[in-house]
Amino acid sequence: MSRVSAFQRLHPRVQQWVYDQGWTALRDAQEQAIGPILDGCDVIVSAATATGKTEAAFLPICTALAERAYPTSGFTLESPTGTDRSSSIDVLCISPLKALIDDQWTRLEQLCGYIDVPVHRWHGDVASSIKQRLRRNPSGVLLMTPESFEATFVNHGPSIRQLFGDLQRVVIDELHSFIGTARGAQLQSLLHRVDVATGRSAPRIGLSATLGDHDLAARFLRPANPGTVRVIVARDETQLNLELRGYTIARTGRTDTSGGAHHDIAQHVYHHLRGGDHLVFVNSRRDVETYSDLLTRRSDADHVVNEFHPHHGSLSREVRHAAETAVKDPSRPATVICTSTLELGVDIGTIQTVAQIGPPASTASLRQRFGRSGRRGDAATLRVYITEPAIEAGTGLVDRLRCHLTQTIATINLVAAGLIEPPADPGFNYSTLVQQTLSMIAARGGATPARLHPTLCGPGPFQDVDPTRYTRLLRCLAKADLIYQAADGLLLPTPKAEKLLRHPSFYAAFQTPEEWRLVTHDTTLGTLPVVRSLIPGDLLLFAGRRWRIRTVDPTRRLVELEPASGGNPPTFDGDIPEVGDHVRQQMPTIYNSNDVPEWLDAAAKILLTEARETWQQLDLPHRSILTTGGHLVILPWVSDTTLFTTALALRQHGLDTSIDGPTLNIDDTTPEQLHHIIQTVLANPPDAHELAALIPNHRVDKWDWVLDEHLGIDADAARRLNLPGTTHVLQQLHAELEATQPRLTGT
DNA sequence: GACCTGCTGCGGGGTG
Repeated sequence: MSRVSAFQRLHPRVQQWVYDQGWTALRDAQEQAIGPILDGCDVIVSAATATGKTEAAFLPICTALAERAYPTSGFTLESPTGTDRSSSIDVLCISPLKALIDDQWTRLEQLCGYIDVPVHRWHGDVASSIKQRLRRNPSGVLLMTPESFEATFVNHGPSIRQLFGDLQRVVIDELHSFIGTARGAQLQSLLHRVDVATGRSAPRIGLSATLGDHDLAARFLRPANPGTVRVIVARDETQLNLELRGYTIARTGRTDTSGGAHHDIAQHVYHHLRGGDHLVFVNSRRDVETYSDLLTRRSDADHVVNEFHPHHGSLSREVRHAAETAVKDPSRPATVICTSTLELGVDIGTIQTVAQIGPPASTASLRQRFGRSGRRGDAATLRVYITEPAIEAGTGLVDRLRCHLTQTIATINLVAAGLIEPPADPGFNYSTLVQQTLSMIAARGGATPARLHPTLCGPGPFQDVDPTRYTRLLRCLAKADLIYQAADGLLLPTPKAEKLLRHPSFYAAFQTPEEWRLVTHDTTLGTLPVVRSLIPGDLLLFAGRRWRIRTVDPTRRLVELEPASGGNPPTFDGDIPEVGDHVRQQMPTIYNSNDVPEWLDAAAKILLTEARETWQQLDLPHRSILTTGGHLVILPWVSDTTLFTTALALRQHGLDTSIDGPTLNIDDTTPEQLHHIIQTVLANPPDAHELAALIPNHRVDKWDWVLDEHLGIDADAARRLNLPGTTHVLQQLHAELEATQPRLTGT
């Protein structure tokens, strides 16, 4: 479609809005999206941050809505009187964050004002009176979180049909944040339940900046018919100024004196970021506190205003808001030290540069992070700080190979080539199926198994759950005293389930650990998960300041703090971040190459040279199995999931296998023994259930406690293993052992 | 050493 005709398909009132913005042309993605969205297709718009994705969806959507109220042609399928409105929500827009909803509400109210369509926001901070009014008189565009969507089903099941009876479009914002997660499975299930309730399915539009796999995204958006989804990919024209700085950590014995490198990095951040507006991403809340403290002390020592503000998920809304306000305020410079809390597109004004301390978690995360700077056509600026230990006699292989540095270069190379790694196939998620079963029973005031299974396990997140497995799951729910069957066959919630359903925490598909509140002078600074290690008198760094613990009140889960002069960063619980296949596969390429990226500083160049020397010394260009003493080290360059699965497959045959960074370590084994066992495994490939049975704890997600051992293994076989990847690794190792076994030597 | 996200409804009474 040509430039002119795409714009001309917009309704005159929508065109007027475009003129009034002073836009001289539509952006690439906006132009491309108009036709398919107007034609009622399912559409995915993949375009970089700040390229007007929201408008790409809503210019055509508003056109479709305006045509009903103010037809420009004499012929319309809708109400001929023009002013009549359906008593239904017209457009449902699901967004992962309350802050994103608030941002979009402001923008969309303005646009939708031109066509007299109301825009409503609905999340936990919106007054219940407003929600009640909307439920009675539904209309226009509704911006909602998945959790509020869920609450509507649980508490107002019968009204779903009317609320969404004449739904025209569904928009999913930040689509990538839902793919492969429990929350995403919940959202898919709820959308399918709307379709079942209304007997029709509105076209769906997904918006994202960082989609790695368009087929996966299309399957998420329209599971029943992914082939029909139109994918619009805007050119990513972001220019990136890049620097990677290397730091060496001195070790004295087994004591890690990384404080030295921390100080050096903080010093560099202080000198280069003071006076501007910047974001510094770190990989843990603990690091946020450590660096905030170092930078505050540095500012105090120089008697200057502290421009550095902490931001992470355990800080109170007030503390976080103060940091966001500071960096948004154009009249004073501010830098925010944050975790992934500021990774998504919440409006925080213009950011000059982005720093990343430590290896980025993934290609998608890195792309999202540096996209926070360089908006409106300016080049983005990214500075990455990487530490590696000094090499001494006892330094291990992973450190000698400078794996943090190499992994970081690999991640940067992939993003620079426009390659974003898709999330691993999530399999199905029984935990969310338990939640959806309880939700549907609550919404309908009881349901039969014959009704539940086709509704919940149709095309979508639970399509692999056959009637046999689902019956087993229902038995588990009954055994856990959550449901019972009435004489007429209807499944009903027990009093125990009623209690869980009434608690607001039911609406989220994910689990949150129990947390204790940290207060000072009646001000809540934030929360800490299970503070068993905190006792009165202890010193603590929190919210960027230093405290002494005054009292700990276990019954109220309250920790009272008073200012102090020293402090230690707190320990948070956390999941292990997973490194993906693409990043790992890229690493040998970097070791084998002689190219030295110009964006490495002198210290990082030395680290890379050291890594390549080790690589060559160990003959790693030609082999991936090393013998050290009686142990074997294997370097397969695959994802953590595949490493985990391979370790299980070898353990199943009695090999003492552990994972260290990107390597597998096998104790007390010779290459001949390994060769023999790999032959055995390849001749009798393990089945996923056998391997999953070796995992000691199957309880990962929120409702896993309901499942019996059988379903727990079933769930882990689907979500935690990569069997094809493991078979490939074992075949490669087998080939290498066949060819090179005679020259396997010690290192 | 190791992220993040979310969250009732309803009716009755009083006030401007």
